[in-house]
Formats: sequence, structure tokens, C-alpha cells
Amino acid sequence: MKVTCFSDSLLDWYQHQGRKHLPWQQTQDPYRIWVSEIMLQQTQVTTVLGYYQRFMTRFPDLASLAAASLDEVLHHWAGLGYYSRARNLHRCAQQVVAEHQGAFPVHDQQLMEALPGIGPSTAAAIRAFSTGARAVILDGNVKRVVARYFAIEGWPGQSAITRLLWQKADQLTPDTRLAEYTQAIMDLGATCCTPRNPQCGSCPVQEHCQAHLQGRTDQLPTAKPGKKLPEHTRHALLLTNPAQHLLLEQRPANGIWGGLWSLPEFDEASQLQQWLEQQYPGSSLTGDVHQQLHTFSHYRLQLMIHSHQLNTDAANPGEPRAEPGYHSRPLNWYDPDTRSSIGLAAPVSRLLQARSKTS
DNA sequence: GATACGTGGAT
DNA sequence: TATCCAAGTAT
Repeated sequence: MKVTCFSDSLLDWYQHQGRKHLPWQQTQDPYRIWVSEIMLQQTQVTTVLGYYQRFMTRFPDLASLAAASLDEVLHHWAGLGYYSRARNLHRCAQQVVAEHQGAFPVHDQQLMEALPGIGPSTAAAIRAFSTGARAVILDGNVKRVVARYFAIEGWPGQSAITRLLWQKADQLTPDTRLAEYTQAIMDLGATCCTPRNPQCGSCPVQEHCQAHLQGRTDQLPTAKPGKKLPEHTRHALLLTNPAQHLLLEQRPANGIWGGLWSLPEFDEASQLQQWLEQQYPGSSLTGDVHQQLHTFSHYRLQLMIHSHQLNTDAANPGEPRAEPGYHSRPLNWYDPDTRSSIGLAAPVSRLLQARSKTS
């Protein structure tokens, strides 16, 4: 059968060419596998390695994660991006403790998908790796391999295409050796069937790959329709007190850098000025302004950073408080030297990085 | 169904 | 430098 041919060839390739020594491959513990799968969502292996090591050292099991504060979880996630993953990870840990007696329902795909941050592909990956059950994944690697193997036209972002890819991925998935197969098809996409310049010469299924046979590997899968990123400008306040602490504001749980601590941010410079004078009467801006450019997947952010140093007799320097209105979020002074366990947003970590370089 | 959500690696 | 895109999910 064709199906058997694909998985057999792939598994044979995996024996020699596959990755088998990644940290999360040395266990069948659903917790460890789960953390790795969440971190690896839309994130490359090399980026994850360091984060995973530190995270597992601090949160070695589900109970330790469930008992931790969200701030500390975000502290260990800061820099990885897509922070809803960290918030959902924390929520999920508490939910598994409360509703599943501390054990992931790895034998039930639907129950797994019901957990925060776990979708169909992640649920399948956790199940395949921890139990060896037959479960079908569809990540970026598999999409590319399947789209090429069957020469499926159309951008995978369209739901009809995704549906078809799921169906084809299911067809290719064998009934046995699921842990190996799941790793193998991801490895093939990551190291052989790459987005550009795929190494078809060393591909175990090249003889049956429609894209290869048609010489169209460079056209499949169909590229995402390109669009220009919109650009936004916002204004951030870099306020320093006499102790050289920075004023940070916790961002709302939704939106960019959700739950992380960042510089107080405003739509307009005038709003920033107004807020500053309200909080610290008699203060005036130093006039030092510099820019940070942040490029996200969906827009570019020009952040104008307005620096200001509070003098000693400024009112209430230790306890800034939010006014009701457009700013009513938690505020805190942050000491860069005694790093507390909170998640710092990119604008802050970039500032501190630049600062440590010059000093 | 389309959009929001981060950051860094690769080319 | 610019662009793509990565072990996707939630809304």
C-alpha cells in the first residue's frame, strides 16, 4: 500500500537522519512533553533550547508550575514571544490539577483539546510522544511535506486547504510507531523538505512526491499572499527615580506583551506629558527622546521613548498610583540590579541590554 | 473566516 | 536590508 510505503520509507530515513537527542525526547512524561510542545509553537528548536532548560529547572513538575505566580511564569517566558502561551500554560497547569487530578488526559484527544493553549496538533503530538497512540499532527513542517507530496495547491491559511491537509496527513499516518513517525515527519520538514532549497536528493519519499516529480517544489506549498505591514507610532515614558529604578506598568492580559511589565505607554506625547504632570506635579520632561522599532508579524511599532529623571523632592516618588481613566494599570519601580521575577517586555529588556553595554 | 499574537533564524 | 516563516491557538 502507498500509505505504508510513505511511513516505512520515512521511518527508515529517521533511523539515520532524525533528531533523537533533544531534551524533550528523553522522556515520556506528558508534562515535559507538553511544555516543549507549547514552547515550540511557531518557534524554532534552537530558540527554545535555553528557555526549556531554565523553565524545567524552575518548574520541574506540574504541581510546581500550578503553584507558581503568573509573574514568575512570564519571567521565564520573557523573550520567547506569544505570551498567551505562557498565560495559558499557567492556567492549564492549574486546570489539570483541579479537574484531572494532576494528570493530563492523554488518552482522550477531545479532553486534551479542551485545555487552554492545546489545539488539535499539540494535543496529538503530546499523545503520540507520551503514549504512542495514533494521533495526527499538522504543524508547519507537516503542512509543507504533505502539500508537496500530494502537490496540493492553495495557501494553507485557507480553511479548505487546511482541511484537506489534515485529511492527507491522516492518510499518511501509520498505526504503529507513532512517536517515531511523528518526530520523523517533523524532522523531514525541518531538515530536508525545507521551505527553500529542499534537499530532494536525500529525501526518502522523492520517488512518490508529486511536487518533486513535477519540478514544482519551489512553488509548493502556495505562498501566503504578501501584504505590507501597517506602522503604528506610540509614546513610552522612561521614568527614573533617584534610586535609579525604572517605572514599569503591567500590560493588560490581552494584546501585545500581555501580562508583561513595560514602560507606561500612550497614543500621543501630549497624553504622556499630561499623565506625568498629574502623577508628579512640577516635573518637566528632559526632552531626551529616542526611538525603538519593533516588528511584529502583523505590524511595525515605532516607539518614541521619552526619558525623564525625577529629582529627590518630587512628590510621592516611591508609590506612583494610577489615575482612573485611560491609565489604571499596576505600576511598580523596577530595580535593574536586583532583578525581580517578573516578565519584562521587549522595550525594557532592550533598554537594559543597551545600558549594560555602555557601562 | 480572518485576524491577533513575538521573536529570531535563514537566505 | 527585506522577507519569509517557524513543533498553532484563540477569538
